[in-house]
Amino acid sequence: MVTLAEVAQHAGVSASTVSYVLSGKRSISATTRQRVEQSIRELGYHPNAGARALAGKRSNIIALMIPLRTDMYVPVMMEIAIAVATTARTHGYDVLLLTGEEGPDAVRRVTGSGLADAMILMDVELEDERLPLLRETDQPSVLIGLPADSTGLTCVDLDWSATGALCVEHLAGLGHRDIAVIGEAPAVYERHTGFAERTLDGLRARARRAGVGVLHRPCEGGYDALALTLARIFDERPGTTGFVVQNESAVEPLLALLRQQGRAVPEDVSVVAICPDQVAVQASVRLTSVAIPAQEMGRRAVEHLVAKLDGRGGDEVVLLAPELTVRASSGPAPAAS
Amino acid sequence: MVTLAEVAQHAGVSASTVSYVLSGKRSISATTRQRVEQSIRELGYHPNAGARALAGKRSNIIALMIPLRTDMYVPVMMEIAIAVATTARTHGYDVLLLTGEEGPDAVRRVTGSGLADAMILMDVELEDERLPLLRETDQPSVLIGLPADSTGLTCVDLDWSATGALCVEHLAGLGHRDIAVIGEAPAVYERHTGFAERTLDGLRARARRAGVGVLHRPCEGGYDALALTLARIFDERPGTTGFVVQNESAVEPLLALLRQQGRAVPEDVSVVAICPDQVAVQASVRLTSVAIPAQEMGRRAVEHLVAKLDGRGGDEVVLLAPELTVRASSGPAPAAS
DNA sequence: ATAGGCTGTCGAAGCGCTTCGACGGTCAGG
DNA sequence: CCTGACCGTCGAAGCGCTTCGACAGCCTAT
Repeated sequence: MVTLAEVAQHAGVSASTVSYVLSGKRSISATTRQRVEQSIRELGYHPNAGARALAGKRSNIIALMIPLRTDMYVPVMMEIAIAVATTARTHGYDVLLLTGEEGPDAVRRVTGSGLADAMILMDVELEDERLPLLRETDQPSVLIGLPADSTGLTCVDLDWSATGALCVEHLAGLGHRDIAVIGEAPAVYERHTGFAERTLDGLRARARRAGVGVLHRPCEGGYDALALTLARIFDERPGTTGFVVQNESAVEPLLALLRQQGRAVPEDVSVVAICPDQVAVQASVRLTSVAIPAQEMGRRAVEHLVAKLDGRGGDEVVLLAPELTVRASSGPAPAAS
Repeated sequence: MVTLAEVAQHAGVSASTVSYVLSGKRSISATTRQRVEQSIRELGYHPNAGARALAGKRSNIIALMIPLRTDMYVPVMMEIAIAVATTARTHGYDVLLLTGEEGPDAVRRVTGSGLADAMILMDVELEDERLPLLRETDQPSVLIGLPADSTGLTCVDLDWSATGALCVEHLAGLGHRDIAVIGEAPAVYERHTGFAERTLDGLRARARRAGVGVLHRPCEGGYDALALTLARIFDERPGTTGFVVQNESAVEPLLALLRQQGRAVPEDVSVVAICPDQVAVQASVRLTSVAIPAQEMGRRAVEHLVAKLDGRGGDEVVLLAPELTVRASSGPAPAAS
């Protein structure tokens, strides 16, 4: 293990000089700098993270808390996580992965131990139990998601309410009067997960204004669960011609079942999905969808966090505007039969 | 920020005593221990991670390197990652998330800086460029995946070769003579990813012994790509009655297309998938499948790593035996037409 | 009664780095 | 030619922890 002192000796300067070359916090003559840099390269020096954290009071680590719930659409989480890690690196930070296992204690542990300089929380519930802890610590943090009360917090999220509204708007604009919403698994709503409830709110509010009916049904993924749900929906509202799906593992089953029942998409029934573009494009019918900008969310979260760490920027709620892409799964409502 | 010294003062003992209470490396009288523990609780003390790493020469962090390739089936990666993080916590370790972005340099950086005590590498290629670095460092590591040459390395992986063999065996046992393999995206093979090539090897070897024909076709996910691939397969081998699918995003399209072509599963065509059980169960036909034990892999990797960190156990290759579950997608080959 | 061995505790020395104040040296302005 | 300002570099002091050796007190075996 090569140390600063060894580099200093090799370059014939003092340790502090090497440190200043590394940090750039004092001016160093070009010749000295080059000599030091040369030594660093020759010796293959890497500053010791622990020592650096101890002396500098910064670990250059960002904690990322991902719950381990299996009822969420995992690829989106993963995409966010990767974006966070990648973006963090470009700012000189590493990412520590925290699962939900530990719960709120993880927040205490991380802030208390100086393990990380800041945190990013995912899968935020409306009344998240981690929030009080976050507010009372002075460690910067960013939520990916929007809790009920966001005062004193920085949040980055897709504007789910607008997303819901957008879906209804699209369908209503095409003349659909009865819309069914296939939602996430019931557990997601029971937890009061922000995005799920907000989507629903946005959806309902817009539907009321447009005078269209909305029937919401949570649904586990998979064919069997969806078959049941779908049957109930048509039972209760036989005139349903529009679907909004916010559950990736229900998308394909829905299309298959509709097909099987002889309901053509988009001639008889229109479907709008809320999912990553990749899913929308790869489905058996190219889906009209509102994209979930996972990468963007991860990137923005890190950038806000870094800004806070640098003393720039304060609390703020950033809601990304949803974008609906029209593809082959939605069209004019059929003439009333 | 509460320090060790403050706890010591509050408890009326020396700093070293507190340290020994925490580490248990020397015996401490019950009364002193309790007094110290009480103080720790009252003050809400958390040891400073940086100081600990510096003095103790261990960061209690495990680095997890996940590539950011998008052509892989992400949920499996995620499941492994979560399992790694969770298991690591039970052993007192945190997990640092490294993406592929940095490439092999990340290995150097992490080992050089003492940021982590050990690493776990995922998505290992047969001739992985990170391996030489791993071998020359004395930092413990575990691969999730199996490279071409595993000498001096510890690897945990599903026995992909046996997995391939098992699939063929099952189909051959049912009388299928012509088997098509729908594989991962071409890029996966071009990279010489271990699991993909090994599966193929196992599959082909077993097929040769059983005297059945195998046609392998890499395939991007999604309907369009699969439609093309499938057409070519039946074109080339009209007698194909068995499919092995190792590409989650091809599973549903395959079932849909077969249905559409009037080929019944499992009456006319049998399908065996290599995928997580959840995918197999949620598909439109309950799939006969070989499970990918993602959690198990993550858990085992961490446990081996911890053993190495504790000075127990050395290099070893752990191959998990594949298990095939028969469900509704495979059956006897149709009588030759 | 005494030597020897435990047990439980303490003080001090560092781990490798950052950062502050100090200090020669150079250069411009008076 | 001298003063002051500034630039580039150095030494030393810590950051909070672990760990080693020391040692006081006690118990047991002689």
